[in-house]
Amino acid sequence: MRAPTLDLTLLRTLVAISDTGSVTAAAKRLAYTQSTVSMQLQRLETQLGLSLHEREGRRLRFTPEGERLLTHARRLLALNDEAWSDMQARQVTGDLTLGIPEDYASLLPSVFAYFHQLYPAVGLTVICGTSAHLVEQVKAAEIDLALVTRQRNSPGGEVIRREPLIWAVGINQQPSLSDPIPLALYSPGADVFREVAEQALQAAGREWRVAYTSQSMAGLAPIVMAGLAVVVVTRSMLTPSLRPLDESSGMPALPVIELALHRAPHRPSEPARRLGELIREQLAAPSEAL
Amino acid sequence: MRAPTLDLTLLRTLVAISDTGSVTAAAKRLAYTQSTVSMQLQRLETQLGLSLHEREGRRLRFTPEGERLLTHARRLLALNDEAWSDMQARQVTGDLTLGIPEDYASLLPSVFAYFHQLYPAVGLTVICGTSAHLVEQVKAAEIDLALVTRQRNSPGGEVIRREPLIWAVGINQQPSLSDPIPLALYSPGADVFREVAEQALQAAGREWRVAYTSQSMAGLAPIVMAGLAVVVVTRSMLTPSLRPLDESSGMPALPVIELALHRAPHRPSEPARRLGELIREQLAAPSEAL
DNA sequence: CACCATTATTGATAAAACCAATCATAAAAG
DNA sequence: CTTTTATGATTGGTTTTATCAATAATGGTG
Repeated sequence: MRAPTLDLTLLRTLVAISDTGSVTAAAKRLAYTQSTVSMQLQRLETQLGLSLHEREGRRLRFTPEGERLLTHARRLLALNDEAWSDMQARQVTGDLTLGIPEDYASLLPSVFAYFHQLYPAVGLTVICGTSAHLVEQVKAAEIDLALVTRQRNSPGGEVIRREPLIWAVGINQQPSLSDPIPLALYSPGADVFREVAEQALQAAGREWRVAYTSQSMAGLAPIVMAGLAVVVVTRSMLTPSLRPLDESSGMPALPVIELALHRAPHRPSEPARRLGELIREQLAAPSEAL
Repeated sequence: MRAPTLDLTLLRTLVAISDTGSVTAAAKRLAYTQSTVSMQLQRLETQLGLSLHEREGRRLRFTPEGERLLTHARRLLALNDEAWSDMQARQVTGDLTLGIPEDYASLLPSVFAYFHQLYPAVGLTVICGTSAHLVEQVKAAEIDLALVTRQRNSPGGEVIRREPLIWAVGINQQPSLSDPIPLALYSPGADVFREVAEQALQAAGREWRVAYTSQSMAGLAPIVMAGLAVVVVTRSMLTPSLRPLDESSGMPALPVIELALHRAPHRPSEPARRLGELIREQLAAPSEAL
């Protein structure tokens, strides 16, 4: 009358036996007694009405039915674990503030959408600011997380990704590349891009002038598109209207910079932990594409 | 320490509550007491640590979390049921003989393959014969099942599918269609096709001659392909080298025939039951394509 | 307000899952 | 060949748990 239902606990034991190859080892892994695991296996066989295992000597072998059930079991457990962690995720509540440099906002929307899907009960606030300022805020625990750009091997935080910087100009534009080179730069101290650009030019013995400054890429764009200046961007910030300059342009090579995640000291709240993990997972991949 | 595991029994109850809309009705469906179902729901909420339902007045409503869990539950239960019935199917053993008309052998291979995948422990024997002979054998319990062709509304057996008969000739051939019409037919009494064809021609007042006879389509094929005769086939037996004749050819319309499954009397063995079900499921669909 | 239907709660009972200890067996070591 | 040693099965006893029956609570209805 009542629909036949498998016991996922028993299936988990079955998988453990298969993984470890022995009842005793499975018991150890699952924190059961050996006798319990032995009986669980028997229970499973009784419930299904067929034998799942045989012994040849001391070695355990699964019957074809056992092997078959194992594949069902793994599928079911995977689904179970997914369901469970999804339900747990919906219990994560709280508020959370993340700081990012304005120019990286374009990278994050998909991460935010995913985060909200997983943790709908978390109120996420995003603030934009300069990397230097964000680091101060996260150190002062004014915000929970800060994703910042910085020079290689800077201390603190967790490196999420390394990205090469490149020179770029407006598409179809050919600005003057003779000294002094006209640059479109962030405001002084605003971010690492300006620092890096000036150091590279100085090291190459080149002259430059700041044709335009702004707090963000959006502000710099008009000048660059008009062909009046050269700008520094990461590869991921390239748009169809920007043309990268390679070595043949005569511009000095730019170093690789880091994208790093800083966490507020002594306060990894659960939402912050989760978002940090998600950012690492979601943004880490492209680093290998270098 | 131990991995969190959902109880599929509780999930099944949850789904029943959702389906029926009430605890009491769910209890009735599952053959539990009302109090049991009520406590099962509570247990689920306790285990997950969140509330799945609310009441507005007497009406029950699921929380967003409850709805979410419901979709997980349905997926898990579907997988569970599939796994369970797969495991049960492997316990079905025995031997089984099915009789089919030779010309239908081409329809069945995929069914046999599927059957063997589902019931690997069943030894299946297939014999070919004329419909009339097969019906006798199944009545005498010499074989377990017989799939036969017959005229419409014949008694006995279960109708699996109805199919129109059509006249066909070799592709690119144009045999003489004036009286007497040259026919390629099964041997007398072999199957319903000959009966039906002769009745149709007689009713139309036409003359014919039997240009060739054989026990099977395979034997008739050479004559038909050579353009020396017209043959009777079902739509599903048409091959690329056969051209169907429509009404404009002047040939009389042919009736619809039935494909019917006969079971041995008083002996539906488990394997026979299963194969019968499978044949019905697998062969029924095309009947709507008429 | 009384009545009906539905749900939650309580107490008791039967079943089960588990553990600790013991027994059985087979490979390995002496 | 006997003795360990490791592993799995079995047994007895205890605790937990799932279930039911009965009852109380709740909300809607005539």
